[in-house]
Amino acid sequence: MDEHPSPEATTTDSEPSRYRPGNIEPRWQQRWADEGTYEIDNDDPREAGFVLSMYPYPSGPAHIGHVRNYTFGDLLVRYHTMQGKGVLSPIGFDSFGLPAENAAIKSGVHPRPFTEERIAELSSSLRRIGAVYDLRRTIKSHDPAYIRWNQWFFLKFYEAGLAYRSTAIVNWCPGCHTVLANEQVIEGRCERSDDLVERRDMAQWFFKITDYAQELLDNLDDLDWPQRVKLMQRNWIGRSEGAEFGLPIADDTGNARADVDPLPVYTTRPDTSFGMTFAVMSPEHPRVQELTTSEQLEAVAKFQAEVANRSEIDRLSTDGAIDKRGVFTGSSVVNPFTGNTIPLYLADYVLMTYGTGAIMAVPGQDQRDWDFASAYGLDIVRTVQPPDDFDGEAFVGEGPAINSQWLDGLGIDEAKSKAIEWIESEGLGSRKVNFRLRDWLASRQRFWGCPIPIIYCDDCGMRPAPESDLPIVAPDDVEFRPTGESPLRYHEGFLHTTCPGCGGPATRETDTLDTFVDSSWYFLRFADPWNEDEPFDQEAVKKFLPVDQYIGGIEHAILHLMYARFYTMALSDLGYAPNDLREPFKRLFTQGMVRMGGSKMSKSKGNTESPEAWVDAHGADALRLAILQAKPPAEDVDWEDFQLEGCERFLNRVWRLAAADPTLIDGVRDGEPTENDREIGAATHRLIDRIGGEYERWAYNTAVAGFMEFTNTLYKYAQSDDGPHGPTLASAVDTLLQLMAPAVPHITAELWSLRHEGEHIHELLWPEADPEQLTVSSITMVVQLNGKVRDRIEVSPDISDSDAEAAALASARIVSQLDGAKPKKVIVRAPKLVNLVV
RNA sequence: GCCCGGGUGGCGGAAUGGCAGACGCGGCGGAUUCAAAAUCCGCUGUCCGAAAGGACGUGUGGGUUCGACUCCCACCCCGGGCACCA
Repeated sequence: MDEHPSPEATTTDSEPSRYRPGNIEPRWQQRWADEGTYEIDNDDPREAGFVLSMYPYPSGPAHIGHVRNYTFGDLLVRYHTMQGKGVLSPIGFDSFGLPAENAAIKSGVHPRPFTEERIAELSSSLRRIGAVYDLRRTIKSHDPAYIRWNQWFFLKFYEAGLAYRSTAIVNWCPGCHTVLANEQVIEGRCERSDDLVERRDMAQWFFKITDYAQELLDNLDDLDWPQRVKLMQRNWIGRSEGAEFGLPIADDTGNARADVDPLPVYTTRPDTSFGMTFAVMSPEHPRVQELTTSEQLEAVAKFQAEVANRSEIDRLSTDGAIDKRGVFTGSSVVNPFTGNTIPLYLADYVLMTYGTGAIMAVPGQDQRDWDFASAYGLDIVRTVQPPDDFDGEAFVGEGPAINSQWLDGLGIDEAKSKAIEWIESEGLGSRKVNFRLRDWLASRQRFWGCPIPIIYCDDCGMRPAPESDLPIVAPDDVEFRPTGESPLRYHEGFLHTTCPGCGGPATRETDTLDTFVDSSWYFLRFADPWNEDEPFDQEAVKKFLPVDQYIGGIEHAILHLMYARFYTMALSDLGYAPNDLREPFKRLFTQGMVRMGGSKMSKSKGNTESPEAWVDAHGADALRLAILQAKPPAEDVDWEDFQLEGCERFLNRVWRLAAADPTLIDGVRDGEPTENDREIGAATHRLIDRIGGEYERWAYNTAVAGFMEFTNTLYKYAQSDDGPHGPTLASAVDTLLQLMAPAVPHITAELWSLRHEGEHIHELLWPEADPEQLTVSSITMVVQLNGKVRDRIEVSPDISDSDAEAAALASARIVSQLDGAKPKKVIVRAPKLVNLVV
């Protein structure tokens, strides 16, 4: 089963001074597994840590993107372990999902064995790159033990009103009779059948993430996350403050009708209400029929049908002609501020999912409204005075209110408050906070997912499945239709059940949960994956959570990370997670993607690169090092840019140095260290100081440069005329190996065991830099003339400003360039720089 | 389109308002070798110059500053996300 050579076969190497990763790596991987080096028990006495890389979708052998992700994670696990912590390092598999289902439809093979095979392949890849996990804790989201608690949480959310059923627009393929993922819609057509995709309203399950909008927003401030991710989440939540108020419907004479409810609109700019010259409803608005006049019925129906087939991205785009993107309803409403009658339109860019689904349009202060007004010949009234030099159209900047009666002259903020006070005092509406965030549509019309534990009874209606039924697992004896329809809908054994209320015949929900549900709490289960009585024990969660370092791709910046945060808050409120655990991930690192030829790698593009061939031929350590060296981890990288050969060459250099290759090190010196030896010693301590800092701030590429520079220094030292000082060289090399151990674990473990028999480098503590050794006696001070470097002077690090200035003015090169002139100004930044301005 | 990033030698990158190009790749030269590979040593932004040295140079155009790859404004190009890929 295991193709790796046995340890006995490789320990006796006739040429111990050759670096042979093919022998070394499997042996150490076996040892870490056998000894459980990175297995952490819940009663581990060390300070607990939790380093987690986002669990992968198992797509087969690791691709280079996986390898990059898990290399970063592994480095941190090993680094923090060397700092004396008991670091929880689990792995799992996000094993439900569309690709396995698509493969099943194509091949007829059930997704379960297909997925299990992919998991085995990926697991093997991860082991072979030297990534270490506590494999006893492995979680697979399609595992019935996980499904059970996933469904149990769904029921708890349902009981608490956090899960509910409503309708939503989905992509419907009329040919396949199935719902399509956005990804399956190619230019408006089904990728399977090429039918024109319809957008259809269907019953769906939702999670009430909007209940947590404010906390999701507020907590961001205190998270140690990349600023850009926090910014994207803030914008996604999209909190806005404004007012919601009703526009009375006008009768034929232009007066407000008392017998019909006003049309509520939401605005963030109530201060501009005097400039409202028309109003717009979303084409899906429930009152469209009611508010369309008979003459306009046909045009409105036509428009609604057109919009129904447009994606939201299209609808929100400000590209293209606007004159075809709206239609007049024939009705009018009253602007309550001016008393004027204004026309009521429909427009595609107004969405039913935001605000009230209807807006007041103020072309003077909103460019899209301006464009619309221009296209349809509607009035434009400015209500904010633009500056004199303003030559644009709609003005969104700051300025005094104009054309606004009792608001005239006020600034935006003041005018807003006063307008809202008036709206409230007139009983038209009130101040309102709105969020762009929508509830989470969590049901999928698919087979390969976690079934939603709900039962429908003709008599009792919708009923939660009894807890004793859990887990409800998708059946194995199913037939996949080429159309992509979920087989659950036709599987009699799955579909038919008895009603938990009346005991009569009933049917099961055939929708499954979004795979983001699976990934919204797996990190909690890692703390206590063996628990059969509850999803996890609170004490176990308290020991390890929140995750100290979460690592994953930037593509998850919004959805997964938002859903996982919501789940943690909800579970905390429901009492299943500790009540003070509000945020799951204390620190987040989002790595860039690995691209091939400049574009995102994906199976559909066929441009994935398998790193296995490289590992086979040259070893995992060189690959890991190349990944670390290539780029800052946060940035995207092209596979073509990895410098695998250079890294392999470097590891060979380290090997020759540490294995004391006699062609490199021709004997060492004993006795007292010389000045030069002491400088090597100091450089060693500077390296400790440097690498620790670089690991902490994810500067792995410069850490690798540090290893290389230091190795170059030691090569010169080893080949110097008077030869290296034995103890100094030994200490320098040992330190280098320790610092490199988290990055390239196999070669460093092997070399360390060669140099220190019986010792395991990964069980050593991280070296500490001696502060005394970090002080320097002189530093290079730059002397500039008008900001251009003209000289460099060696000075004491604690030189005073005046001495620095004097030294600069005394420089021969400065004296000749100044040619007797006096500097007008002298900028001194002792001891680094003096700038003379003439 | 909207939200978020990024643009530095032949290439990947370094430099968190203070020496632009660390380190690596590639290239060139030397040592070693019968020869080659491997290895070791050195040089390598562009232009002018024999050299010393000088000028130019971080996507484009402006600005702030004694000083800008770094901060601000506008634009161009590339990448991620946009709620059913994960």
